[in-house]
Amino acid sequence: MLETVFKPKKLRKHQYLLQEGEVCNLAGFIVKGALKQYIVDKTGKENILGLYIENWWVGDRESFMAGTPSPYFIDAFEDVDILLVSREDFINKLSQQPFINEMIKVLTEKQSFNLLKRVQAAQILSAEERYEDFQKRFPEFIQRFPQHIIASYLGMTKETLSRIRAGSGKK
Amino acid sequence: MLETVFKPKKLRKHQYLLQEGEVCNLAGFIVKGALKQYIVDKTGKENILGLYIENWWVGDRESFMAGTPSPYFIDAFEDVDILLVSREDFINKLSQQPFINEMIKVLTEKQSFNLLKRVQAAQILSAEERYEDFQKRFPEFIQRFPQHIIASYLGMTKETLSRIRAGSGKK
DNA sequence: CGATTCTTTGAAAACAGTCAATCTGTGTGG
DNA sequence: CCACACAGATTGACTGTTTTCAAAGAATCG
Repeated sequence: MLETVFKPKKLRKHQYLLQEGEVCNLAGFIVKGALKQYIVDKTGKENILGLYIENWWVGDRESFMAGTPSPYFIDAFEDVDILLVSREDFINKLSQQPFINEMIKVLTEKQSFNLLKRVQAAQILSAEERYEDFQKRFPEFIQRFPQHIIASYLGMTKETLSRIRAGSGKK
Repeated sequence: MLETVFKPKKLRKHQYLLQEGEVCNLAGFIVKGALKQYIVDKTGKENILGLYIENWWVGDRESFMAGTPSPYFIDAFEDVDILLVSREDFINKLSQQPFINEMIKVLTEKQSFNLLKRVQAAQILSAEERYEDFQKRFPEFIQRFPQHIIASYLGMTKETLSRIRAGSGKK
């Protein structure tokens, strides 16, 4: 039954899973690879809101659930193997499976806790402290994503992050 | 059955629902009143992470679910009528009720969307824009909470918010 | 290679924070 | 009813972190 719900798909680097203005009709479980979620502001700058790797769900949950147009872009940052699920199958089939439902709940909560920690970090930590905290909590992301992407995710410019890294070596 | 699960309680202004270091063993549905959630940083300053009013759940969900000590304080900002649920009842009874479970899911998602919007706001909006956005999305909060609380929630100082309000009148 | 993409560095400017003083309103107790 | 305390809001001068703009230096990929 699960094999009829999950449609395997490959995305090549730079391919979009979702574009601004579209409704997110498909959500996915990442088997391999990495994606980034971002919003483009009036000046055309990408602002990274989410970074996703193996064993995470990806998609705009609000758009997926409500069927409303999404303000976000989501694209493959590396080649990606992903298992896609349609809204109908998600609601009618997956949510019915106790085991899967529980797993979704746990992952959703985890994501929610991370969001609260980001709000907190944005509020009480300096740029340098945010980077140190990120390093501790997500060391694998440091290897995997270039600095300017991480800088944007942390709410600072790439120049600031570069200077932080240059400084933290000395002293 | 629900009446055995929900324990009505009154909190007076300034009374704590949760203090830093405690495990959040009770979550609550707010019938009347308002609460604030905050973290105290090394300098002793309160940083507001959440504001809650009628028809919201309140509690540290991570601590409540995992049984780990919470870093947050939650206290009554006005006198509060609240329906409290223990972790055991929440898991064993409430989560079993399809209707309640669905409602919890919807509220949890709503909260999660709001968190993402806050991360986004912190990243791409100026202090002034954040306040304008907040005004639009939560007009009732403006009436209800004093400025310095809202300023902290928005990640700025009370002085900055005061100056924003002074400036937005002219022009 | 040649061309993106990513990172670093410098100097100037802007935004928001800090510190400190004053002003306002509200309620409480004498 | 007044006086006082207390919480909240405002204002000014100064400081500092972070951004912006610009240029140039690495690194990576086809």
